[in-house]
Amino acid sequence: MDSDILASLNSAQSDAVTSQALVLQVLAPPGSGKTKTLTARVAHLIARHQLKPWNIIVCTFTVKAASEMKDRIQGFVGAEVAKQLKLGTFHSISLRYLKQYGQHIGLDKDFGIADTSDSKAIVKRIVKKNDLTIDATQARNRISTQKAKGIDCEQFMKGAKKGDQQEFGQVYRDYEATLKASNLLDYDDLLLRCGFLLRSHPQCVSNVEALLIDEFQDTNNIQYDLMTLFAQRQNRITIVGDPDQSIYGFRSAEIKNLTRMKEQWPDTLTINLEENYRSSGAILHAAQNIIEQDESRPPKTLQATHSHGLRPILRKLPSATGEATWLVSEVQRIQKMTGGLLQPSDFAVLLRSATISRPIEHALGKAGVPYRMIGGMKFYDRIEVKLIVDYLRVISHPDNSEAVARIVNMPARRVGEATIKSLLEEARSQDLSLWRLILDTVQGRRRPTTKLNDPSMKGLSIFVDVILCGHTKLLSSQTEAVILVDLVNLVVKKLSFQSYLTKKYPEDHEARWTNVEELIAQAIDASDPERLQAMLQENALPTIDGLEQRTASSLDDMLSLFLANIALTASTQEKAEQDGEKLQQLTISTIHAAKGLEWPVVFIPACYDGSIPHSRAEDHDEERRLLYVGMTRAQALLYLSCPIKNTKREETSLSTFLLQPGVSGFFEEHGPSIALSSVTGLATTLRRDCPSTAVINKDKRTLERDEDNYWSVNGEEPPEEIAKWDYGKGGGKFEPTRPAAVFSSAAVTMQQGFSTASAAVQPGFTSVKAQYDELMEKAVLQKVDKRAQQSNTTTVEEPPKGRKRQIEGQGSIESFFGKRSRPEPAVESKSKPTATVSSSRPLHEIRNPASHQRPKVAAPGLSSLLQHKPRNAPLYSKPTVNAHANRAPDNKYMFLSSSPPQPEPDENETSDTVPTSEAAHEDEPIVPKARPASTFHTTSMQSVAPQRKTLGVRLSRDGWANRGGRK
DNA sequence: ACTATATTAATTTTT
DNA sequence: TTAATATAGT
Repeated sequence: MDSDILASLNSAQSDAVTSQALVLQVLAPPGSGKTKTLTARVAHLIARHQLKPWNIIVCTFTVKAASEMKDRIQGFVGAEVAKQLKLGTFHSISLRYLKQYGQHIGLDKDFGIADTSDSKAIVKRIVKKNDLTIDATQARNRISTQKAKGIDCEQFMKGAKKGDQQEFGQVYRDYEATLKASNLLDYDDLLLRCGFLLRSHPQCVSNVEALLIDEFQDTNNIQYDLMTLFAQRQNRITIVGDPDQSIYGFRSAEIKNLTRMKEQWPDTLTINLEENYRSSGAILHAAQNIIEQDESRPPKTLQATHSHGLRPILRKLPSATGEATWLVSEVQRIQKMTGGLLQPSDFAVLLRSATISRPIEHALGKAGVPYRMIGGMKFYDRIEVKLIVDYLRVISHPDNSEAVARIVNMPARRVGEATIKSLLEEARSQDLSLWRLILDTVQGRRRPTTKLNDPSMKGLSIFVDVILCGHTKLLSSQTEAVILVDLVNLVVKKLSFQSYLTKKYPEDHEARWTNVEELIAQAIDASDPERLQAMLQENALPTIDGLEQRTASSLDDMLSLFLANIALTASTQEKAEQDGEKLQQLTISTIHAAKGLEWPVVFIPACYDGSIPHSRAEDHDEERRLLYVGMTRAQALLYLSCPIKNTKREETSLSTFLLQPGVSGFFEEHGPSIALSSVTGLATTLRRDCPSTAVINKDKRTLERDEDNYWSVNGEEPPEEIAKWDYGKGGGKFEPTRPAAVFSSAAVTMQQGFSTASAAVQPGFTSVKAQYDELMEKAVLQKVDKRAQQSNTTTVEEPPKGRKRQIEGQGSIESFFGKRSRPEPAVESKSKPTATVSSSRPLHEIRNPASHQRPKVAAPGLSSLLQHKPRNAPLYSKPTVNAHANRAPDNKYMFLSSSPPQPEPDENETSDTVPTSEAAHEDEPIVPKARPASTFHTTSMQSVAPQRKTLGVRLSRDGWANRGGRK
């Protein structure tokens, strides 16, 4: 067994795996098999050193990484053994210790977890109450920073200077008191209290034989302390990490912890892995060049094991929507050109921030490309879900005043903001929980000082009724299997939740209702006895002689567990990855959430200043590392792109990291021509079989363009757009100008966060192209003519003022139309980049003018015409109009039901969706039909796929959203 | 005086 | 897509 493990490793890796060193650091650049090494070492410790899996702790930073790690370890040691490991995020492992041993440090058995919104609400209220000038979110972050340093509020107050610091200290102290009153721990508390527990009761971890930590560069000081505490018995520690991939500075990660570790244990052995097995040479070199801009960074070697491959692309596009459309067209082009070598699941779009995913989701939806979204809005953060969960939280822990305050007037019960605030303050001053105060008031045991009018009073009693009913149910129920679902159903029924949604969200209530159904489905899953057993077993810690352990078997413990899992976004199932593969979905993810993962083709859009580096980021080195992490996710093809106008239609400036001298030499300006040799190259890099020429050629024929030449390389609007506009003006009426020739107008897309089952719609481009070509040509000629008539001087006008970056208009018409057959990048000769600065280089190169078939026009370049057109000229105003047309119904959801608002008969898009069979009626118990696990997404993803009955649908902008019968 | 509703602005990354 | 603010209504 052990030899099996070692067989697949290189010498450095196997040195690391088998090292006898007690404390071991493995420093490993991206793609060097870091996780593999760590998992192999776990397997080795079990197989060779006979460590018991339950005595091994494995820590990761993200939920995603934890489940990834688990999968990998399973591959080595099997599911049974893997299950026994104590594996999870720092937070979830800490939680386990606190749940089971918390009483030893005086922790109430039933503490809840304050999530971000709780914390924010608390701080906001404190700030408001005391009329402070501090920004609430800033204060919250500051509290978190202090906690991560291990400074509690009293300590802080001691050292605080007058003024701002004193004020903040007050908030900090108040915040802590509020948490305590509501019996809540925030994320930082989980780590802090666990540290406190293990310091005072080292017995808790006396069984621990080995500790392994992934992504160690992301540890903060508290986590470092936890490391030493977890391992205190035997000090057998293995960490893997890479300073270049430190991207959690905002969470107080300390890269210094690497050296601190060496100082604490001078015998620490450090092993460097240097060979990259993931990316092509070209990608690696480009990434390397970026990261080396950081001069404070110690130089490192990173050896490519793959051939040079295709150079990464740095592409300019007119706008975010244009960028999205282009991106999708490249996904489709690459897929076709490689004859099925690549599936949608081989593509990833990595974003600096999840908020900019919208145009991309829109474009993908329009083209019928299935996708899933990781990061960003989580399922449990959706208001309709969160509301129910909050009710559960209150039923479970009525003293959680935060949750009570949030739901007491939800749905609206005429208990307004002012009343809640006043009640909260009164509760606080009486040292009561909000719930206690409200309950006593409603039941006539207490006359609150807060004035309450009749409707408010009535509202309060309705609220009390709901909670009491839930609570009774919780206490009286005997069979644990049904209780969770029953509770959810009870809440939903008591609130008339469905009609509430209908009233409050007339536009998309059905989609929201589906989310509620999904929550119910999750409750069912969580109440499944087998699943519950597995979960308890996984969460259990080994019993230790002479140490009292709390058992987690009672009913409301189950509810607590369910809620805690929600708070930590810990998944109840780990099927997501496989499902993603099976369902063939493209991945959209934040770069942060993509860490540790890889894809054959990676797109990083929005590479402009303000996005990467982010405008709010203080540490630009970290932002650079972020870009580096993103780039190094790619195996075979990497696209960076930048809209030259941001969403507000202001000019953007290419990311500073990409403007550095020499950088441009590593990139192409547009997507690669895919010759047959490239396909074989890709196949080798990906270690896949190369598809046959016949297949490739067949696929190719269904493609409208086999080159990335629709969009100009300097980011201007493509000629079609201009042509269309021109014609639109002539006709007096504006015609929507999406490049219909390129993409079919599939109205069936998916709601954000939902995976779709919609089959890809075959685009019908057949004859449209020819028409377009003609149209474009005419338009351009017309333009040029007009221009020439106007004056001869205009072409040398100064460019418009206020531009951050001037874009040279040297392009000629050929470069738009001509098929520029590009030579394969000569691998060796390119390896030495030219030292040109991209911005100073002619942006429009005509690579092969002779090949184009169209009449040459000896006239000023089209791009210069564009450039110098006055602001109020139609040429400029057109995109604005377009953007408006785009906006309105974009984020509306609609549902296909058995009696849907009927689309035009000629709309064929509905055929792909599953119609809703029936709408659930309110008084019936809501029990979604069972569905196979494979259609079901876990909660670790943001996406949850309720495919069994209904499909959430986000309509494309000019679909039948407007005809759907809303107001 | 308080609550509900419409408009407007702003929007990092994760546990 | 929320959060804060202004306004109308109870």
